[in-house]
Amino acid sequence: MKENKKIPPATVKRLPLYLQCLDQLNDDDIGISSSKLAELAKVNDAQVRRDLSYLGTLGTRGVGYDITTLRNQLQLELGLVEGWSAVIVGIGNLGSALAHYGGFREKGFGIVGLFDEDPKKINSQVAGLVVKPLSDLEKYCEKFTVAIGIIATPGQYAQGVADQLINCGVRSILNFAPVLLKNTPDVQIRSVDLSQELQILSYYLDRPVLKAVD
Amino acid sequence: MKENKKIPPATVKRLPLYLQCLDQLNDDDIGISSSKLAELAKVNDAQVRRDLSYLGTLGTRGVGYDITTLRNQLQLELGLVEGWSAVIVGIGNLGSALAHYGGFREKGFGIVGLFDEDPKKINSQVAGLVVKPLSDLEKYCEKFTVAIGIIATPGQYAQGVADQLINCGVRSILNFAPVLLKNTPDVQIRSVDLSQELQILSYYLDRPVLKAVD
DNA sequence: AAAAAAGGTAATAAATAAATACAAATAATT
DNA sequence: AATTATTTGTATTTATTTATTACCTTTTTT
Repeated sequence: MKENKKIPPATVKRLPLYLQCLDQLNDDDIGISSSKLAELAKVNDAQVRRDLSYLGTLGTRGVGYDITTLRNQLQLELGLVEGWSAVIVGIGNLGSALAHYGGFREKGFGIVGLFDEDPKKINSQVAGLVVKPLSDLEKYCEKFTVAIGIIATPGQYAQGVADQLINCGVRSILNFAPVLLKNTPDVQIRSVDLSQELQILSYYLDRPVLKAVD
Repeated sequence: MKENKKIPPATVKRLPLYLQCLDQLNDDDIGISSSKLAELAKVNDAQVRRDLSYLGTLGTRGVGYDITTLRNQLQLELGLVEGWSAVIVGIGNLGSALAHYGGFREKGFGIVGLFDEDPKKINSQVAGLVVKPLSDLEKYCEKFTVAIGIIATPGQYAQGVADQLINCGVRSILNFAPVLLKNTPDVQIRSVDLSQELQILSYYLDRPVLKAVD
C-alpha cells in the first residue's frame, strides 16, 4: 500500500503518537516490534502495522522495525523535516508559554515572530524574540515564508487575526482562542480549547466507568 | 431517549462546543433552531438534534430550543454546576498560563492549588495563589476535595505526578506533558499535546485538499 | 385548512477499529 | 541443511461507532 497518499485521518492522528513512543525508548534500542510499539501507544498491534504500512514497507519480516528508519519516515511523512516557520499572535500568558515551549523547535518548527497589539507588550522581549505589532505581520510572512499561525489572543480578536494570517498566505492555523473560526478553503484550522477539555473531563467525573473519546 | 446515561463519547465531545456556540449569540435571542446551532457549531443539523436528544426532550417541535433551558441542561449534564476543584502541578510557563486562564473559573472550575518542586518557585505568588511543594498535595486534596489535576510539568515528571494525584484520590487528570500516562481504572485521563497538534497540521501542509479529523 | 417550520427518532450508510488469518521473510535451533 | 519460531504485510471479515437520510409529529403562520 505505497505511493497512495490517502492516509486516513485517524491514522494521521496516530503518527505523532508513534513518534513520541519512539522517543521514550532507550538510546541503545535499535529495533522494535509492532507489538511492543502497540503496547507503548496503547493500540492494537495489527493497527500499528496497518498504520505504518501506509508509509511504505518499513519493517523487516521476522525482525521488526528499525527505529531510526521508522523515526525518519514518520518525520518525513509528517513534514517535520521541512523546517516550517510559525508565528504566534497574542503574547499573553498562554502565547508567552507557547513561545517558551521547547517542543515546537524540537519537532522542527521555528517560531520566527511574536505579535501583539498591546503597546505595553510591543518591543518587549519574550523567549529571545521581540514582540511586534500586527502591522508587521505581512512583512514577516513574506520574509520567513511563514506556514503556520498560532493564535493565542482573547476570543473576540481571534477571527480577525485568522483573517489577517490567511491574507498573508498562512495556510495552517492552530487556534487556542475559545471560539470557532470560519472555515476557509485550502486553510487547515485546528483548535485547542482548554476549557472544553476540562468540561469533557467533568462529564466523566460523575461517571467513572464510562470511556471517553480521544 | 431519556434517563439512559450512555451518551456516546463523540456526542460528549460536542456538548461543550454547543455551549460555546450559545455564548456567542446575542443576549436578546430567546430561542434557537437545530439548523442555526448546527451552522454555528459546523455540524449537521440532524446531529445537533440527536446529540441534544440524549439530554432529554428539550426542544419544541415547530419552534426550536429555548436558549436558557438548553444552556442549563448542557451545564447540568457536563457537571459544570458542581463547582469542581482543581490543582495545577508544574508552574512553568504553561502552568502559569493555565493558572491565569480565566476560562476555567468561568465554567465553574476553581483552581485551589499550584504545586512545583523548584525551590525558586515554591512560595512565590502566581495568579493570586502561593506555589506549594508537592509534599503539600495530599493536604490540599483532602481540604478542598480536589477532583481534577492538571499536569504541566516536563515529560519526565508527569507519570510520577499522576501517580501522586491518583494516590490523593484525584479521579480526573488533564495532562499537558508530552508523554502517555499509564491507564488506571476509574481514572479519566485526557492529554493535550501541543506539539502533536502542530505535527498533525504539518502533515496537511503539503496536502491542503485533504480533510483532517478533529 | 393548508403550508411551512422544526424537533424527535428510526433506518441506513459510512467510517473506524478490531480481530483473524495467512503467506513471506528472517532468525534461531536442531 | 532442514526445521521451527518469530514477525511483518496485507486481505478479509466482523464489530463498533459515528454520521446522514428520511420521515413522522407538533407547532406556528398564512
